[in-house]
Amino acid sequence: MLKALTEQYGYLFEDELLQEINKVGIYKELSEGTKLIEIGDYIKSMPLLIEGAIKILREDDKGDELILYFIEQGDTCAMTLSCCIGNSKSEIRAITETDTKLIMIPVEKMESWLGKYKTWQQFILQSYHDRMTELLEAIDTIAFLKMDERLFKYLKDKAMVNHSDVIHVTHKQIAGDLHTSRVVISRLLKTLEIKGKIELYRNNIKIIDL
DNA sequence: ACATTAAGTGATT
DNA sequence: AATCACTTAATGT
Repeated sequence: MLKALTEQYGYLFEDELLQEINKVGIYKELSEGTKLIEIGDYIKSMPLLIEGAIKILREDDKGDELILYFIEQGDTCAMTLSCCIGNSKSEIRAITETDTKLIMIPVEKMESWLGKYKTWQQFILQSYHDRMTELLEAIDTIAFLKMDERLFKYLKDKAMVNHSDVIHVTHKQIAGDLHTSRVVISRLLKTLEIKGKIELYRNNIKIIDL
């Protein structure tokens, strides 16, 4: 674990901090589709991503989901931070998008490190900032972009976090993530295909033009 | 061969 | 952009 840790965070944190993380952190490997955080959960540890990606979802009162953003390697979950500090329930759901390797840090530690390590503090503030920016982007996307643009952005994001041009999802799943109906997705995908931006297969979509 | 699930399409609101 | 109704195609048993 120390090796993976150094590779991913070595340039950010001093050795002493890396040692501490190595000592108290719990290394985990999660397979795709694992629920990390559920809405209403109290969070007692925060994840440091080593490899893979996590998608962050919001849910409405009817149980319909909506994607907020993805978290990739080198990131942490800002929502976790605000939950920990306020000792409140999670407002979001986190599900692994791909097979993921991460380290869980107990909340107490992460709080005490804030004062102890400058680099840690910077890291936390930076990821808070990054997440805030992404949230604003997400809001723009939902509020101002049309469905076809949202879909295209979704495909790009998805391709990015998977490091692959081929995404395997059904139209139905996309519809769920984007909070629309399957028929709409099918139609929009069709037009994207005609424009030569993607290729459609069953359970697979290939991105041609990013 | 049959049932199930994914995807495509026209029409309507 | 959403919903309905229906068709077609791919996959599993």
